[in-house]
Amino acid sequence: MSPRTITDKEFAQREIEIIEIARGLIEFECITTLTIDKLVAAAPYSKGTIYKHFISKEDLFLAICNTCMSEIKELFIRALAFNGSSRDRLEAIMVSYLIWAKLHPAQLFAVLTAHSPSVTACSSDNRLIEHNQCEHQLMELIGVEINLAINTGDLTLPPDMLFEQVTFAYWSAAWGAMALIMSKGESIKLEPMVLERESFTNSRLILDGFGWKPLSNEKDYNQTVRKIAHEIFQPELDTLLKMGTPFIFN
Amino acid sequence: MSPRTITDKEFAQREIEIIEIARGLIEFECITTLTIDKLVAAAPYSKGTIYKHFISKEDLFLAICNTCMSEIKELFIRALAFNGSSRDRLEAIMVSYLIWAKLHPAQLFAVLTAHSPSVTACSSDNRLIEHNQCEHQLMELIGVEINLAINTGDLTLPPDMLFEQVTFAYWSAAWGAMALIMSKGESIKLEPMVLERESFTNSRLILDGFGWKPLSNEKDYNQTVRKIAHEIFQPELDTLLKMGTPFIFN
DNA sequence: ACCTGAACACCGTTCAAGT
DNA sequence: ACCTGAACACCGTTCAAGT
Repeated sequence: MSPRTITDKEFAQREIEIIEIARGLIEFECITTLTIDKLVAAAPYSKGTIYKHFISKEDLFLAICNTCMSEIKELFIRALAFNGSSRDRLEAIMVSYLIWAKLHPAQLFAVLTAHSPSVTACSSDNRLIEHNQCEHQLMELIGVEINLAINTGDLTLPPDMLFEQVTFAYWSAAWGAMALIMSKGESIKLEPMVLERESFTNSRLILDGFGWKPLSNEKDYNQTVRKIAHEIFQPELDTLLKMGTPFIFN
Repeated sequence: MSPRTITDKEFAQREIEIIEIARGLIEFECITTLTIDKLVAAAPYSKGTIYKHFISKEDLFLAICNTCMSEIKELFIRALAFNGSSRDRLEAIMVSYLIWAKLHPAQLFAVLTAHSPSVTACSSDNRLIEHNQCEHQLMELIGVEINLAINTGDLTLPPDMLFEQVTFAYWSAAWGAMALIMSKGESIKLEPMVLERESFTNSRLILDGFGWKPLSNEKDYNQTVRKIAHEIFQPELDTLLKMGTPFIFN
C-alpha cells in the first residue's frame, strides 16, 4: 500500500469518530476511569494517531465536553420554539438541559469536570477557543430571551446590574443545583433532593427574585413544564421511561 | 531504640500533621499536582506510614476537604453572632464563606473537587461518614436561621416545599456561582463576573424569590455586608488586603 | 507523509525486610 | 508493633522505526 496524504476532511472525520468511541466508553464506566489504553483498544487507531488529534488526555476530555455542548445547543434551539412567554422559554431551556442530563448522566459528569482548571490547563489553544465558543453560544441563546423579556416589559433590568449578570445568575443557580445533586454518587443520602425539582425551584426563585413576569404565584409553571416536555420532547421522555429514569414532574 | 506502641492520640495527631503539610503543599501548587511522592518528601514519614492513615490519595483529599469544612464551620459560627435579622445572618454566613474562599483559593478548589464521585468512591467509610457530618453541620447552621425566620414570620415556607429544599436552594445557588467563577482559571474571560458580587446577587435573588423579609428593595444589604465584614472579619479583611486580593464590596 | 507500538517516565499502592 | 522504601503496576506521553 502506498503512503497517502490524509485530507483535512478525513482528519476531522476521524477526530469525530474517536470522540464518539470515547463517549461510548464513558457510558459504561466514567470519565475518570477512561484511559488512553482503553480508547486505543476500542478504536481502530494507534496511540500515536490519537495523540495527533489530542495533545493530552485532558484535551480529549474537553473535546468530548465540546461535542456534548453542541448537542445541548441543538436541544436549546428546539426548546426555544416553544410558543409562550420568554419566561416559558427559559423553562423550556431548563427542560431540555435536564432531559439531556438524564439521557447522558455519565457525559454530564464529563461536562462538569471539564470546567476544572486541571483540564483547561492541559488543553490545546484551539480546543479552548472552541470551548469558549460553545459556552458563549449557549449563554447567547438564554441572553436572547432575557433581552426579549426586557423589551416586552416582563423583566426590568435592575439598575445596578449588567445584562450578563442576569444570564449568569440564572444559569449558575440552576447549574449549582444540578452539579451538587449529580456529583453526589449513589452512596450518600443528600436528603431527598430531586434533580428536576430542585433545578426548577432554583430557576423559579431566581426569576421571581428578578420580578420576571408572570411570577410563579400568578401562573402554574408546573403545567407549563408538562406542556413543554410533551409538545417538544416526547421522544426523549419515552426513551427516559425505557431507561428506567423517567423525567419527574412536580 | 526499642519498638514502642503508638497511642491513639499520637496517631490522630500525626494524621492532623500530615493533612496540614498536604494543605501547605496545595497552597503553592494545586490539588491536582499534589503527589504522594511530594508529600512523603515534605513530611517526616514514609509512604507506608502515610498509607496507614489514608487508604488512597482520594482519601487524603477528602480528609483535607473535611478539615477545611471544619474551619469553615468555625467561621459560620462567628458569622452567626451578628446582631440583626435572620436574613442578615445568612448574609453573614455568605460573607464568612467568601472570606475563607479568598483566603484559601487553592483549598476551595480542593473542597469543590472532593465532591466528585471519583473521590468519594476511593475514600474510607469513616472518612465519608465524617464528610457527611461536616456537610450536615454546615447546612444545619443555615437551617437554624431559616427556622428562626419562619418562626418570626420573615419567611413563609412555600406549601409545596420541604424545609430542606429551602436550605438546598439557597446553598446550591450561591455555590453554583462560586464554583463556576473559581473553576474558570485565569485564562478565560468569563465576562466580568466577580466572585463576591455574583454570590451576593444569587443569594439576594433566591431570598427575594422566597419573599424573605426584609426584601432587598426594602433594605440596603450592601451596607449590611459592609457592617458584617468590618464588625466580625476585620482581621481577615486586613489579611486579604495584604495578600493583594481584597474583599470586594458593591 | 503518515502510522505504529515499544520504550520511557511518572506516580499510586503494596509488602517483605528491618528495628 | 510499627516503620521503611524498594519493587510493582498502571498509565500518559514520546519517538525511532516502519511503510
